[in-house]
Amino acid sequence: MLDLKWVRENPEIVQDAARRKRIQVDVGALIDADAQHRALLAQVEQMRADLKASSKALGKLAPEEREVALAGQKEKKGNLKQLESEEGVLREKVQELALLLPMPPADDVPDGKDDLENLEIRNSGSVPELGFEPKSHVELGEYLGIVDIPRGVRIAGTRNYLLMGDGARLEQAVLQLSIDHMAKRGFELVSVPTLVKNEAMVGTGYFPGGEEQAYLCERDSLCLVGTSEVSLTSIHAGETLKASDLPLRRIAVSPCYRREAGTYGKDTKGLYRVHQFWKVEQVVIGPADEAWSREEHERMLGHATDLMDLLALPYRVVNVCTGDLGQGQVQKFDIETWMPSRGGYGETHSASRFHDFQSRRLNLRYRPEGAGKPQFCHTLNNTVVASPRVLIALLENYQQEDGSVLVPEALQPYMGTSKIQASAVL
RNA sequence: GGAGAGGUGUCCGAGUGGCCGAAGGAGCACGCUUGGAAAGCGUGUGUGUCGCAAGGCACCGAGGGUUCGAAUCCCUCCCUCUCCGCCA
Repeated sequence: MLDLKWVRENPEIVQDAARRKRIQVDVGALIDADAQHRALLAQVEQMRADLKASSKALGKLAPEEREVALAGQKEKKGNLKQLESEEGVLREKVQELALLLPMPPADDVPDGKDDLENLEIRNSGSVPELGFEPKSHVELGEYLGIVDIPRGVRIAGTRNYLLMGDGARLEQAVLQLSIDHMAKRGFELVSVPTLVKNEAMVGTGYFPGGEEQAYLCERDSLCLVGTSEVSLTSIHAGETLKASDLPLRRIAVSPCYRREAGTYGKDTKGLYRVHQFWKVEQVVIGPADEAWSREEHERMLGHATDLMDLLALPYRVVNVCTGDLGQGQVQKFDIETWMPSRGGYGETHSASRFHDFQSRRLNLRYRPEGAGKPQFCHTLNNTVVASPRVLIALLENYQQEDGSVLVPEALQPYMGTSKIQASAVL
């Protein structure tokens, strides 16, 4: 959500933001509807003020005088109701349009059509030379008996899977390592709802627009989240926090559900694009301070790349271009991790900052130090780790010629072993 | 799932048709007082929106309705609490 007052004064900036983000929005239509609405609202309020004043006077009249005045009041009331309903229709229209407005991208976001035009800004170094023909994580997983896609599909349909034994343990290990890693950095672990109300989806900017990507439980008017960002960011919706409470730095580990509608034929093999996965997510709620927000964004990116360094996985960081930016995102850095079977990097993390886009929708504010007016917070989020996507990188980058997979040192305490081998019994 | 009781400002709590945007208290802020502090006293203390301002309008869980007029009456929904049932 954008500040409508600001939009009124800067419609061309918003329209340009939409163009750069490749989002269809008619800012002019909104401005017109808003102007109409406000004119009508002024009229309604004037009428209401009149009616209120005369009603008040009416209470003090003698009974016989009152009878006469009542008729006039009734008529005015009728007129007011008519106007009020027109005003309501317009108000809804304005709100509907306003929910679609894009947040303008930051200055240093590169212009571009889609993810192919994202700019690499950092690279962790060289990609390992295996010296033999690498297997895909699907082949490795099957050989080791730790990934079972066919049976996952039997149970739950396409894009589903089972992790068995060391596969499941490797997942738990990497999740637990991530939690510990973030705890050291002062993040509070939260266990959040993953089945949430519409308000949380709208508040974080996923709705309207993202309904196709979400599993809806319509009977209960609830929705499965695609990320715990939705819940973490919504925790204080409607509240006015104290400045001294900020920033709130939290993580959640949760299952994530995505329909992946419109991706038929894309990444159909393996664990890359699946309907259900686990993610450790970091969310920060902070003060309305652009400079701070930028710094925190970098820090959050650093928490994730530090973890990748700990896992010794090759990755690069890209500055996501305008066309690949979401409606509410001001700036986004993706971490892409090297996946030998793809012969390239695959997105594993996404660090976004939203300015006050989500806060406005969530009505999430804080009272600045001193006696200032409440301000909308700034919100940011980033992946810490997502599984099974990270497993692809782990299995493929740490594979040995014999099909076994080494466990990175950082994970060994959690796995209790330094190597995953085919089990004797299959 | 069944029965009952409730949801008022930062908090507690009063308020059953006009004098209520809302008593009283606590808290908080500022001032006085003090060697300093506590106590005491005084003043102030919601949000949004429109307006240069004066001021207007909206908000007493949410949404509808009755009424000239609703925190107060009616309906629907949500949430909380108590008891019963069921259950990981």
